[in-house]
Amino acid sequence: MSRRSFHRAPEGERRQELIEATLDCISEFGLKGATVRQIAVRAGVTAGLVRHYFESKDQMVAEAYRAVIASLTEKAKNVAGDPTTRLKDFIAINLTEPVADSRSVSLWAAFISQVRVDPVLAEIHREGYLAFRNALQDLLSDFLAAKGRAASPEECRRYAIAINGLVDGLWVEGCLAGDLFRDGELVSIAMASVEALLGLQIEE
Amino acid sequence: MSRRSFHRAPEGERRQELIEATLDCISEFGLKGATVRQIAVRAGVTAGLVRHYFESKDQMVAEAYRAVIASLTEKAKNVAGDPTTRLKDFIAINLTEPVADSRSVSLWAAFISQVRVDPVLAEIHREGYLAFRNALQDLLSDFLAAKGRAASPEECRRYAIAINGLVDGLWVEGCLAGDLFRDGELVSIAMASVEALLGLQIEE
DNA sequence: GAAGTTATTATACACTTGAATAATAGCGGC
DNA sequence: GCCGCTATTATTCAAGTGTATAATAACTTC
Repeated sequence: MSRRSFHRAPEGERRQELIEATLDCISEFGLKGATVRQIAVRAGVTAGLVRHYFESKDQMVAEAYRAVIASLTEKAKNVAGDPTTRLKDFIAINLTEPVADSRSVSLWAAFISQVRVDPVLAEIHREGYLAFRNALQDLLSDFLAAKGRAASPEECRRYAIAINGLVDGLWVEGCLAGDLFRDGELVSIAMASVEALLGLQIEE
Repeated sequence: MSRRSFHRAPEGERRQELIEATLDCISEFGLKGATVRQIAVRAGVTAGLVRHYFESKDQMVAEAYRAVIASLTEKAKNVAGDPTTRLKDFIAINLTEPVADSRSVSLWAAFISQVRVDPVLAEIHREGYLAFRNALQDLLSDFLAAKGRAASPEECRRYAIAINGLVDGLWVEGCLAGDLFRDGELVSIAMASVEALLGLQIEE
């Protein structure tokens, strides 16, 4: 009986593959379907390898969550250009693929549902949420200033909470039932809504 | 060795208890922590009984999801009074306890994360979502008419999507990190936002 | 090309899972 | 008070779980 042949993955690469495989499994089979064995199959390795890279399955899952948060916030934080463009892009990016797709929301929900159970995930979540909202708050602050309507931090905070809620809510709706909306409809609704909320035009 | 004593529950009651126990377990331990045995302990019965009331654990979980959706939409749909009061209450109810609490959002997220996996849950979700949004759309339609600003169904639809997103998003934020907000802050932000979105006053 | 290192596989283990089965305790009708 | 029905318990089962351990194949270094 001969062993399976294999190749040694370059530094750090296998770790990344395992995390990616974990996310694939969670989104396809749910948290409880993401077993060590299933994840290993997806990553093209055997189950034992997981424990060579991670102290436990739980730790691997926690790192996978970090990766999700990072991918959700990264694109949104990397907007560039003048304040108006940045705000516009922020909204559009969050409501179109690849940020807005059913895989993302499945992952997000799977982890959210564990926030109450697992303090480690709760901490990761909290950090991610605040980072996201603060990024939005800065964006709004710049935008309002550029439009000549300087707003107090308190005002910006309230706007950020509202717009964050709006964008998150539409994101979930779109991800879960994209077929209920026409192409670009969510973005268009979001733009119009933000304009109404701020009382300022975003699009010219 | 003697058997445990027990009492036969009245018609239908045990079923309800099992569903409630299922939800308790899901919110406390997550979907994968909600095992048949754990649920039975919570309900104060033995594990075997589950299969006497439900064809499978999956079926029980699906019925539990129906119960969640029902409890989330029921309160929101039962608003009464003039259109303005109803809209105001709809917003307030969804952003204060008992609708807005961490247990609710944990349950919601646990099921949402399975929507992609389980077609049965997907169908239940879709029905619930549409019912909720349609209720809101009717509310808005009445409200706009009462304010003398009759709107086309298309307009109402866009408003309903936006406000539904806003309320859902704030609901999630509030449930997950209620301590980040002052008392009543979310409701106040939501009211102000809806007023801005519609360009009409809700509160006098 | 031989030796040493370690990433990877293979196998085993103790435990949990959902489900099936058989025994029995509570309860209504007579 | 006994009988029959069935809700409930107790026990068992096969499959699946995360983890531990030992063997080994691939790569590095010299």
